[in-house]
Amino acid sequence: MGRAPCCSKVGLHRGPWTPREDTLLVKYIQAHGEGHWRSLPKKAGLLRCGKSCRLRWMNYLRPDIKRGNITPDEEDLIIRLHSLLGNRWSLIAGRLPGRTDNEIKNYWNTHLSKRLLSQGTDPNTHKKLPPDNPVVVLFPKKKRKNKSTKPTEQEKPKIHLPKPIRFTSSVCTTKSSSQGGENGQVLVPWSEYINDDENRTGFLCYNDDHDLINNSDFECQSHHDHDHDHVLGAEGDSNDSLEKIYEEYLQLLKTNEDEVQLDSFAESLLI
DNA sequence: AAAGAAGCCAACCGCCAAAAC
DNA sequence: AGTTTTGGCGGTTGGCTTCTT
Repeated sequence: MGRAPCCSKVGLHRGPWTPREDTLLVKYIQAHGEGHWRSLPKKAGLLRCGKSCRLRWMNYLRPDIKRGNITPDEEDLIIRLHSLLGNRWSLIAGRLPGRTDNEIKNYWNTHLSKRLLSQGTDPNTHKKLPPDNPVVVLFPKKKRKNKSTKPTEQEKPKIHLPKPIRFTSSVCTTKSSSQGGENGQVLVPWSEYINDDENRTGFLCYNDDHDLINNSDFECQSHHDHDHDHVLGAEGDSNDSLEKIYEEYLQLLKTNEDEVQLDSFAESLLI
């Protein structure tokens, strides 16, 4: 007997999340906290699988998520951590405050692995590829959608996509404007999603198509979460944390050729 | 300007380990 | 102690966007 599905898939909404669904999920989690994902959708009034709710929250709606381009420092750290940890994205993400495992995995697959290859480094082993016998990694041609199997508009109605966009420093840099950001962005105070007694500040930033742009300005100041300030804090903390790990690693590289030390460093990251 | 290819990334899937019963 | 449930993870898919021809 196989394992029962996490939820009945019948009649459940799939695909991109709508702003309304986001709001329902955020409000529910604010009121009741994370967890109990199986029962959450029903209680929150969502026609979604619990897993889907968890994923949406973890990868997108959590107030501590940092949106924006991966910095060169972060790139470097990802590469170094990957050489130590392999494809353990959640562990790597745990060392990059505000970044999600999904984001790092995507970034690795779309940017970093290809860059390493172009530099003559095997992205799996992080060893130099022999110049006379390079490993030819063929990125399989992406399967294009078979247009004949594409669902019709009737089968799959177009859903508004609350897709975040990468932003530059010129975009949405302020949280002092409660009326709106530049270029028609709308900043929705976090307090509209949650109760005031949560003591959080910041905004969900939607553009004029209601696309969520950035929620990195949230400052989670919930009194329950002081222990997690290093994770939930402002960007300065993130950079400190990044530098700390990076310096620690560099120290080991400089002062110790002994691989055991490096191994134990890697193991310390697993804790 | 249009069509096709390639890139990007949110969301889904299936598996596994730990927790709960 | 064995079974079921749940949460979490990594791999993969596929829809949308951007680039190239």
